[in-house]
Amino acid sequence: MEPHEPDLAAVPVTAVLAALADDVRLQIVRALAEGGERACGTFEFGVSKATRSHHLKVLREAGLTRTRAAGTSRYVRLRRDELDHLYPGLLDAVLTQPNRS
Amino acid sequence: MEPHEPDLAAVPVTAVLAALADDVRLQIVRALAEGGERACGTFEFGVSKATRSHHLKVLREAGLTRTRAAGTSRYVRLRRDELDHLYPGLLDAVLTQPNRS
DNA sequence: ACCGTTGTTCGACAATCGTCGAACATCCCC
DNA sequence: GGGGATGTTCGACGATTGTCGAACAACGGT
Repeated sequence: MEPHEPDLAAVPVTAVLAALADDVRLQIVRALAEGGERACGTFEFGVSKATRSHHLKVLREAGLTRTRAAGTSRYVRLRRDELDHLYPGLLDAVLTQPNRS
Repeated sequence: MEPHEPDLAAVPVTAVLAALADDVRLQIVRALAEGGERACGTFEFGVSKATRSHHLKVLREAGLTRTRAAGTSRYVRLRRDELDHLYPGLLDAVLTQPNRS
C-alpha cells in the first residue's frame, strides 16, 4: 500500500502551515531536521503511539515527510529539499526559533 | 484602550503558524503585504463583519499586525520588520506561494 | 507455529475553531 | 442630539482537531 505522499506543490499553503502549527508535530520536525532518518518509535514526546501515528500521518499528508517501511518498523524523513525549494526560508525560520513553551 | 498587541518574541511559534494557517487570514495578510495600511472594512472576503473582526483579532494577538484607531475606523498594518527579523523568510515563503484553492 | 515488537485504524470524547446574526459601543456629521 | 457608519462582543451552532485505549495487521525471531 502506498502511504499517500502528495506532491508538495499540490498541497495548499494553509495545510502545510497547519501541519507545522502543533507542538508535538513541530518537535517531530525539529528532530527530523537533525537526524536524517528515524523510526517512528524513536519519538518520545509523552503522547500515546496512536497519537504519534496520527501526527506522523498529518505530516506525511501535508507533504512534509516521506515514510519507508522496513520490516516491522517505518522510517520517516523530512522532505527538506522540496520544502526549501518551494518555501525557501520557511523551515529555517521555524526551526531556528528557540523553544518557547 | 490598547488592543493587546503582544511582543512578537513572546508568541509561541505554533501560534504564529496557526494564525497563518487559515485561508481568510492568509488573504488578509497577502493584502496587507502590498498595501501599507488598510481599514478593516476594506477587506471583502465573503465573510460577515463579525468573522472578519475575529480573524483580525487572531492576527493581532499572534503578533502579526498592529491596529491604529482613527475616528470610527481602524487601520491595520503588517508588522513586517519584526516578522522578517524574528522569522527570516517566513513571510516571503508564504506570500510568494501561488493561490492554490 | 507461536509470541513479542511495531504501527495503523477505529470509535469515542473534550476542546477548540470558524461562522453567523444580533446587540452593543464609538465616532462623525447634519 | 439623532442617525448612520464602522467595529467589537456575545452566545450559538456545526465542524474539525488532539487525545486515548482497544482492536487489528504485519513482520521477525526462537
